[in-house]
Amino acid sequence: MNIGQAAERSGVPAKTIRYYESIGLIPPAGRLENGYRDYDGESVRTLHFIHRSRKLGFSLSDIGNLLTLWQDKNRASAEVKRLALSHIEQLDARINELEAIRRTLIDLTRKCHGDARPDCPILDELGAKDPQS
Amino acid sequence: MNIGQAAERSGVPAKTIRYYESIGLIPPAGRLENGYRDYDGESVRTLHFIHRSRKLGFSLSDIGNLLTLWQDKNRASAEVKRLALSHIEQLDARINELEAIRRTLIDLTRKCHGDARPDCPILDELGAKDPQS
DNA sequence: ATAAACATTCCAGTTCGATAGAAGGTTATC
DNA sequence: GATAACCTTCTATCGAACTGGAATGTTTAT
Repeated sequence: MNIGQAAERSGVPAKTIRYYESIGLIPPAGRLENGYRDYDGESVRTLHFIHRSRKLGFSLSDIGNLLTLWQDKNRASAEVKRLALSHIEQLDARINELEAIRRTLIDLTRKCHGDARPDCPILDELGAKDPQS
Repeated sequence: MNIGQAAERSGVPAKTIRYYESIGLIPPAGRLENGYRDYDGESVRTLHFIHRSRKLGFSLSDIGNLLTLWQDKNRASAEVKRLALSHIEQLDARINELEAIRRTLIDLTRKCHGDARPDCPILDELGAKDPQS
């Protein structure tokens, strides 16, 4: 199967597949006589694995590790779980950050009457010398 | 006051202050006889405003708008509130995305026994042809 | 006097993950 | 036989917001 079909079946665009090959995330594809890359079910599964992992926010570097584990029949599932848990920790940290920001903004907007008058607690606090938070 | 002091007082690194000037976010600073940039309390307040706004996740482009409003004594506070609310909406969207990812990962890790054995539902689902979610 | 700690400009590089486009060869369809 | 839709490689660019470093000038402290 050529790269276009592999792209369609895996959800990873052809350009991106070539890119993944170029950075060594996936091994170089075999070639047909015409020089076209050739893919099989296994490689599509790998691409699909990458696609799913990207959607879950794993970095390409994380995914490199996951792929190694995926292909290692002697892996310890503990290692995979460790990676996933560490990813969850990072997610939690990021979510907490965003929520703190959100709370501050909600607080500010609640204080702002939001009409034609110029006075605005949002700007006041952004510009304050020693603002809360 | 020179750029180093302005940096210290505002929380914005000197390099970044020059960068902000170069992209037109702030007006060109006045110069002393030796060619050094010269800052006063007002410019430090502006830098501080930018610093605070960045911490709240506003983009430099958002901040350009906020600065204009900040300096416009005839602004309508409604406009500021609108910007802030729209930012909150984006935050909410991002938080929801991250939480959905988090839920999926939590779910997966719960299923993984995480020991020395190789079988691992996390990898299984990442690699599945038609995975849940 | 000399060294450190500032300041200046300008250009290049970083991060991350692609994506665009040019120039060309191949295959499938009308 | 044309032409569209593929494929190839290569280089460059994006976006966002900086950051680093070189080469050079100035101020401060000892």
